Amino acid sequence: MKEAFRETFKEKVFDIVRKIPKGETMSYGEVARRAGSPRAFRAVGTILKSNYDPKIPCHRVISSSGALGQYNRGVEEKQRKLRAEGALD
DNA sequence: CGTATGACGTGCA
DNA sequence: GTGCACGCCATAC
Repeated sequence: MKEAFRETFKEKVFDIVRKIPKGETMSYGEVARRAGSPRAFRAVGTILKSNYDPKIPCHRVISSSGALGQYNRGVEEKQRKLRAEGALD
């Protein structure tokens, strides 16, 4: 309760991304918005790239334009996983 | 504390 | 429809 709410943007982003339902994709702007700063989509990318936790399906985070964006493991791997989940169909 | 960087977003030509 | 430039926030050094 106390330590909560003090979660840095980073912690929130990880939590949000981790909550992304399988087969669904969320844009950086949406994640940043839920994190508390709808203009921090930049920081979201900076944070996600700093995160290498496999528990965080950061590959489900794409650009609002519909582009997959980048990925610390490779865009190809990202697209591959999304397609496997049916997010790309 | 200040500077530099980055997995973006939007607008305009 | 495509390409370029600017702006934005947070993190790391």
